[in-house]
Amino acid sequence: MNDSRPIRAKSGTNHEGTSAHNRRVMIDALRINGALSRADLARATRLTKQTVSNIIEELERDGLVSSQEAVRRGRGQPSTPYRLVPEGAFAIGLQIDRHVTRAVAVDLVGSVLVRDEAGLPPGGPSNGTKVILDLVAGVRSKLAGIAQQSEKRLVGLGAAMPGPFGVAGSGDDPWMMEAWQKFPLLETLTAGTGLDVSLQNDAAAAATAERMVGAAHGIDHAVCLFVGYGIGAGLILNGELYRGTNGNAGEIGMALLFADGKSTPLEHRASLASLYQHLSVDPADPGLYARINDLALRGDQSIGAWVEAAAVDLRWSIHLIETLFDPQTVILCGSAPEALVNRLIAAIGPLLPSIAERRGRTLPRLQPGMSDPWSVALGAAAGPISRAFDPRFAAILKDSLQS
Amino acid sequence: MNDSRPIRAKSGTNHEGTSAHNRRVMIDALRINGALSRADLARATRLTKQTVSNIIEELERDGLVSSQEAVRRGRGQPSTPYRLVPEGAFAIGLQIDRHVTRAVAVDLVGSVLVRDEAGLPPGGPSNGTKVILDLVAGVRSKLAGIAQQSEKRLVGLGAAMPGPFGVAGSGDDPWMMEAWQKFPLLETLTAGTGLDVSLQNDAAAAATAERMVGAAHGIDHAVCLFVGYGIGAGLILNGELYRGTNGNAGEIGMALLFADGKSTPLEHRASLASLYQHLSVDPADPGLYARINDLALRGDQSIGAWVEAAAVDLRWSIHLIETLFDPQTVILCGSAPEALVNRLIAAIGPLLPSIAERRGRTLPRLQPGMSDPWSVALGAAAGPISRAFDPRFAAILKDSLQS
DNA sequence: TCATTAAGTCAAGTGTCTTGACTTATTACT
DNA sequence: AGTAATAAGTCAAGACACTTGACTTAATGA
Repeated sequence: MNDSRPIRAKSGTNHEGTSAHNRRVMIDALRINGALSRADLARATRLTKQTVSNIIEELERDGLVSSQEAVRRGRGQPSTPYRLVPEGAFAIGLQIDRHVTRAVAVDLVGSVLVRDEAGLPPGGPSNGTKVILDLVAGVRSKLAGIAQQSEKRLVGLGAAMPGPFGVAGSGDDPWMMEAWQKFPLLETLTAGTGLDVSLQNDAAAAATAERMVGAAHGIDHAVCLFVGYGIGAGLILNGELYRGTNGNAGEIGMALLFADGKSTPLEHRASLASLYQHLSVDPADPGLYARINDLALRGDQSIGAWVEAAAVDLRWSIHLIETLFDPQTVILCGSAPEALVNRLIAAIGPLLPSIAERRGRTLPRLQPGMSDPWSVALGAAAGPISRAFDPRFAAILKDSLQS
Repeated sequence: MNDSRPIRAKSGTNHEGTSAHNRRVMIDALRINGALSRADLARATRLTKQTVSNIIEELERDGLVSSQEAVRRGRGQPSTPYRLVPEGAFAIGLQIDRHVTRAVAVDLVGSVLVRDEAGLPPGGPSNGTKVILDLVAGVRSKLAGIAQQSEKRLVGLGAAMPGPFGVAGSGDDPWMMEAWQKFPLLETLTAGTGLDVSLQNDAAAAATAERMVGAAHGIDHAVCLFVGYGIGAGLILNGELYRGTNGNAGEIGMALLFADGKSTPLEHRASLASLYQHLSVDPADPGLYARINDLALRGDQSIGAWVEAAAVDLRWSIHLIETLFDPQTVILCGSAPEALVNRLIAAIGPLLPSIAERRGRTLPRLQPGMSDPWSVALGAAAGPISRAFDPRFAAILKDSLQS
């Protein structure tokens, strides 16, 4: 009897799962609402005062929350608000881009404490690995210099790089970072740092950043359209980043557009890469960012044509995102100079009609997000923080409770 | 001090939540794997043998599972497999379509026990409500006739109708069921049946059906492209149906395509509605389904042109779905005649290149799903069953534990 | 001044999972 | 055959985290 095909089942849970969830819910409530008293927390989470007291006490002992001065709010005993302690946890974020790698250290509330970058030599991982590990080590030791306990409170290293992952590339496509894609990055970083390492694409990282400290803060359904060297969408669905089967969900830049009888991926038309090509400049030029920002600020003609063309495609992308994901809002972010993003946003409006047009909207259909060269690294760092502290289904299940 | 903005927080959980989750996990494991012993369940769910024993005992008392004959599997005491009891729960599904309404009664494992349909008179809800309530009542009493205890074990009424929901329609768009959209359907059905009523769009219902008894069974990331009068995508993400902010996620039929200088929604080009228009036939004709099937079987020329054109758009839709959702598989289903769906699938291939093309795939990129006029009603009925018995995050939280 | 209101604590109680020893039933080896 | 090994499943006590209800504390308002 060959009855040995593996049994598939979801994992069960127990007291630990309950407790882990409730701790995360507390932290999440404090993150969203700023500072809350135990009584407030009990009402908001539907737990009893006693339970909240116990958990808060424990979190305070762990250095994750601390009390503020008591506040008098009418009759009754004054309440003691609690807030997150920024120094309660740290994470390191690493962005691996085409010509540069950036690392940041952030704290529990998402403030960037240390940042550093290094040029990535050509040759892919064989030349770049050491640069990256040195960069991370540098940021890590600088963090240790300004925050005692940081090593003990480091929850992980989040890495971000352009996707898609694990796809058999066409080899001759210069838009893909072929060599890095094939490289066992997770294993190398784990071995090189001893940290808990995770990996996401840059659009997902941008979305993670927006959710922790940006326009998606406290929003459970948002899509971040990320315009960088390529284009991607970071998906916040049901309050969690959605990764898809292989971490490639949201790779809208790979969507083929048909025009003039030929098909072109979106990101060949509307990304920074296409702008660089349009301007015939070298993407590896370190002064490029400032120059583009300057051109955009001056309303330069050479950029104007690209902006107009890109806006058409981005307008359609937003329409498509609204149609397929039905989010509360779409956030336009990127690793593009801010002046350029502003021009893009201006050129994109008005949006196409879609199911997002409904009475009673509270959020705008399109909002600007971060367009800071460091936002991807920040989002990469936000990944481990989120994994460690945000409420999520997986955190309840027994197989996730070893940490 | 105006500190009274509402506090936002996720709900905590307690023992009840743990227990509810573990019960659901057991049922899910039995649904996916067929029949499992207590020891198997303990290993698969990572719970202890004792816990599994207690839960199984309770589920057996509740009539949801039952033991089968012991099986000898090598050394050791023989194991006693348990399976789901079909008669353990029932649900009623209701499809409201343009010219017809269908209702089915299903059991815990998704078998259709009763089915009935009725024509929907023009005039929208004012004329249709009574027809619908009578249809549901009829199915319900027929179910009571063949399954004792059915009333006690009825977990809800699931309704499905074309989306999108709550969108300010353009009034003159005959493709939207304006009147029904504005009608307080949930309230009317709840009042008229006394059941727990839920509502989803027809593509979501089709996906729910595929997940319970179809091609998405046991798959956690799948998208069902539903070709009916309109076109929609039902999204199974992380093992749950994703609804979006307003239940409109996946409304791909509303995606605008640009060609020949004008924009057209996808579903004006590739849905059954477009076929009916292409053939100049009356969609309300009751014999239409059979006639189309016949034409498709005969390889009729008039259908061939539409199939070729529609296949182009559907091929692109599948590409887009793969790109944005990164699912394990895409399932093509519909309320179209099977012969037509088969011709469509044949015409769609080969698929466009996408991130779904990767080594080590186990599932095909595109699979045929149900193309049965009753599949939407079945999916509608599967909704309440899934809500009541499938493991999901929301079922753990305190505010969902009143039932 | 004192009733009222609300925050927060105390201590016992409850529900659900866990632990470890034990029983039962079968196969495999001597 | 007889016995050791193996695996399923049970028993009873234990541990853990949330709940309950009474109590304490500290403010407001009449």
